Amino acid sequence: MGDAPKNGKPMNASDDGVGRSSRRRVTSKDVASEAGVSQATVARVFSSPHLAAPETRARVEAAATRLSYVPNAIARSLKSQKTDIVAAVVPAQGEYWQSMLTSFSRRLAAQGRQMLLFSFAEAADVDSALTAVEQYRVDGVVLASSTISQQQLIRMLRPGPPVVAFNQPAATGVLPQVSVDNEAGMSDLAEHLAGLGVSTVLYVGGVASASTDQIRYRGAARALGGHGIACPYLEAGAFTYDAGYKISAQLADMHELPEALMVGSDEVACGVIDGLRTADIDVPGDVLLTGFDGLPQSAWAGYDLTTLVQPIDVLVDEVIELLFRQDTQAPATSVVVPGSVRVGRTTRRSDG
Amino acid sequence: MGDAPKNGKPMNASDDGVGRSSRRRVTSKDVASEAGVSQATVARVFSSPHLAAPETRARVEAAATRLSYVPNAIARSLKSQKTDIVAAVVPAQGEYWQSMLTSFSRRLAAQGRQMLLFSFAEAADVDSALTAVEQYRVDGVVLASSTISQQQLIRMLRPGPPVVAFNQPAATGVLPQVSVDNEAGMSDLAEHLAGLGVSTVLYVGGVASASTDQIRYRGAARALGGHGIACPYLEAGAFTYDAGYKISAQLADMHELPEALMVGSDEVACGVIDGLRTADIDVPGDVLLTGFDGLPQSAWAGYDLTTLVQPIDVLVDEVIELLFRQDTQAPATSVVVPGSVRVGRTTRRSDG
DNA sequence: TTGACAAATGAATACGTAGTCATTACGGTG
DNA sequence: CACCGTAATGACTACGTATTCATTTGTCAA
Repeated sequence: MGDAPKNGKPMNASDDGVGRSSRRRVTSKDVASEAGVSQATVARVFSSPHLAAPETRARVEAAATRLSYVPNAIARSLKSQKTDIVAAVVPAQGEYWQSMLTSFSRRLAAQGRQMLLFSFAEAADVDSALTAVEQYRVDGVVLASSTISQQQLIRMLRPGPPVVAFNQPAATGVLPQVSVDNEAGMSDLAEHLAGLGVSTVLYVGGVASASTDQIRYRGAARALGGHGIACPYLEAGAFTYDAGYKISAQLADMHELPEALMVGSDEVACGVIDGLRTADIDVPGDVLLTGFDGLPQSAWAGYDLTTLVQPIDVLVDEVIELLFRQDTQAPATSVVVPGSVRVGRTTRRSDG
Repeated sequence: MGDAPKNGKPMNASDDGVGRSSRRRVTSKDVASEAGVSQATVARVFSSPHLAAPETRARVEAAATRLSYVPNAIARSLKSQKTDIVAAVVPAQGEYWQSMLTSFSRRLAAQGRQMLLFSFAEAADVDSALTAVEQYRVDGVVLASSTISQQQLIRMLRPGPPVVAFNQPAATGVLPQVSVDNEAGMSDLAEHLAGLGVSTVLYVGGVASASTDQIRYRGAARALGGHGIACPYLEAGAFTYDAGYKISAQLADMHELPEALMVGSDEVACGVIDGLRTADIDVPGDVLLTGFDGLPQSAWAGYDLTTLVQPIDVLVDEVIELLFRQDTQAPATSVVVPGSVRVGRTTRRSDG
């Protein structure tokens, strides 16, 4: 696509104008009369150029450029019953969702699709978001959150655009769903700890009712159990830095600290580390620690977590694949993608 | 797009009305015949209920519920020439933009508007985003980035939806623009340092060509100059943690460290702190430090920056106000909102 | 020369809604 | 009773595009 010519004709009042002053948007009909063809031909040039004669196409394109014609995607959507828009319903807070959002948005743009964003802070917002989603006749919907209710999931089953849940194992069997292998990931981290000779571990979860939290804990408990290591569960109350920071007070008050902490998410883990350090407990000096997610911050030198890195781009690709695959056969496929352990400073015995 | 979907399915008259298994979406016409009124009346019930008789309204609403009718926003947009959609063009990376995005999305949702998201990593992506923006006939556009070129700004001046630039002082005079008071903010931080008796300062900028960077530096230089303090400039190269981390090596190599560092953004500041600490230089023990933006991470206990907190919600409100104000008089208004200094540990003389 | 056939194009229509206009019914006023 | 204003509603059309269908033109084989 070439650049527009430098404002060749300022169409001012003396324009042959069909009456009204200039404000009206240029339509394909305008281009048609400018090029001396019919509206249908203009539409063809823009939607299926191979059906137009090369010479005609050139004339139409020239006329379009001259008038600064921009096709109206709304009208096209109405006619073609496709909007090329995908809706994303995403929690307002949380580093993890942000990076997922960015990746998703870029991938869609590469396909010529747009992304309608709905971020919500409370469950009530989800309902209003879903209402809007239905109205806009989007081509697909991505539901990302660990706290969307089963009822809200079911609502999406009504005839409408394809829906895929993101990292929401609770949706398995109800909606198509894509997530990292939470259980295996946490299990891998546990094996890593066991390999270091750790014999006492405490698991710090985010929200006990969240399905991801439950599955991750299960992964830790099973793997550690295989080594004869117990793994009590402690709930921070939220998947946030502050929750981790606060819960660390309870850890600092324990008569005996475990050798290692397995934390359910990187953001919580950062809070735990800072909280412990405030209480003069060093990580990894006094206690080892693992996270989960692979956030950018987890790699910051101040933390340098041992964590499970989620391959966000891969997850996003799977979501898109699921949304737009032709075969609509299996209605509730579940795709699980493996993550990878990144070993950081928080599980290296202090070397000083 | 050469596929030929099996169209022309003769709609059998026997399936009219309550035919449940039909895949076709329910339209206002369907509701009309179900309720025994005209399509116009159905439209009225949904768009201006006060024009319908209460009894009629009830009957229509009942019919709509029975058929699971959902108004088609695409068709409405085509007719009413309003989409209730606002486009946001935002950099893919950077904590700051993410929080702005979240705030913006929620505020729009509260107004019954939706948000079309375009995140970009490179300038080329901006162009394609703007192309899509034009096609979708959105009601407004927000341009957020410190690195959008002047040419791209000018492109938005063509007749179309209102456009507002976010935190992009370079756009002043070209586009309506909203930003925090960068100069006064950095000046306030400088005064804070001067009040602590600091006499040598180094400014660490992100990208020297970014207008925000230039203005912030000017604020620091002027305020410090008023106290007879020089303020050399050092460029990190990007507004990222990594850039800050890397540039800190140069700082560590200086024969004589300044008493204080003024860093152009919180994210860079976190990198600088971690880098210095790696080199065994303590903040604030060996050098004081200030940031800018007020990111969540800047308040984390591991950093606890003295920084300028941007009132994001206020900025977002101003943007929306500017987008949808009736009076289209002043075409290139510039709104500047003051920030507030938050004093953290990084400018407290070590007390231990 | 003629028929067959493909390529190129225009006229007409449908997508689903909101608004304009005309029509009806009704209650109050002279 | 005649008159008028208001409320409520239906018929109709426009929004801008993509697509079907019919028509025209040009090409090639018989």
